[in-house]
Amino acid sequence: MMEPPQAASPDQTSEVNAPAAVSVRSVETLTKRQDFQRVARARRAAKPGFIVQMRRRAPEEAGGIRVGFTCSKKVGNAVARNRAKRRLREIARLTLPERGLDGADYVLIGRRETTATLPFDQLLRDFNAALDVLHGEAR
RNA sequence: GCGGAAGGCCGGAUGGCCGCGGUCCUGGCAACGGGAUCGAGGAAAGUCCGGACUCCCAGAAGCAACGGUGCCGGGUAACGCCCGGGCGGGGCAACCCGACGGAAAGCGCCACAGAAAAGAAACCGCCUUGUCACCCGGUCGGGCAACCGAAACCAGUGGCGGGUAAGGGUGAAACGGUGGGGUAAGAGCCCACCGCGCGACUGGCAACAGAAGCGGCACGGCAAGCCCCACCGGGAGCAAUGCCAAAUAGGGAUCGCGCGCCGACCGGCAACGGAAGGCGGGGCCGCUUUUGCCCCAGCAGAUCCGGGUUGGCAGCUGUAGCCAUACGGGCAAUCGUAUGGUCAGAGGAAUGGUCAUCGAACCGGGGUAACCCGGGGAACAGAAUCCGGCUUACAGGCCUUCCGCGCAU
RNA sequence: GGCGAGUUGGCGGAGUGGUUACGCAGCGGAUUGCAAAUCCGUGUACGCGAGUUCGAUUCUCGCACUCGCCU
Repeated sequence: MMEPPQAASPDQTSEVNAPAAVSVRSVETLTKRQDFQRVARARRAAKPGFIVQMRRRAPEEAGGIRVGFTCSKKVGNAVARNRAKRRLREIARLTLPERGLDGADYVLIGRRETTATLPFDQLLRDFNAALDVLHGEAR
């Protein structure tokens, strides 16, 4: 309930600071178990090739876009897991610097079979669609 | 040509664009850039062995315990690995496979079935050299005969005693096999051949092989049951370990632990006090010996609990190296020498994405065939301290050598 | 990454070189007016593959899976 009213002003301030922020625009990687668990409690959007979770950090936390990747043993052996994570990293690299929200954590979860085999175009389209949904809910 | 055996190698290729990790150089006050170069495997896997390395347990020797290995010789830093040899087994062969010391040191086990499961014994059976009884026969005695009687002999039946292990359903396994002689019946009791055991001597470093001769046969299986013999082995693991910073605490509990004896000398009138040192005692590896250290009254130490941290640096990749080439020793594993090269080092973890061309398997169609057209799109699998092995997974392809069969010459 | 332990019916859980206990659950029956409880009966198992042995759930080796510990 506190989000909507205050969400407008931080957005504006971030656009005021835009020159600096946009030039940074780098995406940090999540590593801590704690971060993953916080994001896991937030919104999610499931697609055939992956699941996306997103969480907006509290204002007192640091800014910037952060993203994490995870593939459990269900995805397959080490080769399959690494391949799935690489493709997830690639779609995040191509998409998030432009579309990611400042101050948000994203987590992409690989899925068995599909993450490694679906056409790359479809993964990109699905990721954009998932971001539409998540951002829409967030505002 | 078909079918096999052994060894080795490869295991998608090239290019464009956009990215990732390390190192080096470089621009910039900084933020942030630019360039060069390197960047997964034969198994990187399982973690099954062996080491390097680090820390812990006082050092050494012996013994015990525990664990491992197990034909012999060699290779190696080492190995449970590799090479060569021996023996046994499989295959026509090339060749392959084998936890392959000891069961006449000991203990234990061998269910069910079976007479019996390990000192051999004797349930059925077979036999009757002993003895007793019976007797329809022969025989003997009597009688003309029917028949009566007898038990010395022959044959038979039964009991007792004895002999025997040829045969016996069983079982995974049954105490040499076959033939002949022999005997009351039988038996290595005797003989021939085969098997088995011991074995002078010969060859070999050895495992082992050959073998004169001897033994009448004694010795079942299981040691991946205990065990014996020989050899080897401390424990833990890079999340080991060391350093720095920050933060919190600056505490609690327990243990060593037995309040030894003598004592030159010093102080004191004395009681007594102090005291170097000596003896003794206690503690520190499971035990013993030996060496060493510590303690015997003061403070420090050790262990555990409680509390705090989840940051950084080192270890971290360059060597028992590895790779390539050449030469030499060796049957070989492998060793030596020379020259050249050096080959991922991350730290939640880098090799990717995409496009184009080419492309193996496989599928469909055509063709006698070589092959052509279309589709299709690459096995198992990803370094985490590092090496040497083993084991397991793996689409498909290539090379070398060899064996058998068929055809031709 | 390293180290260790374990796989026995649907579940829990003993055990041993010779046809695998026991409890709960399930099914059938008895009892009851109906149930519960109780009693009787009953089915179902040694993770997979090799080896040793006459014979393996047990002993040995390999593989698979599950669980735990260490920063």
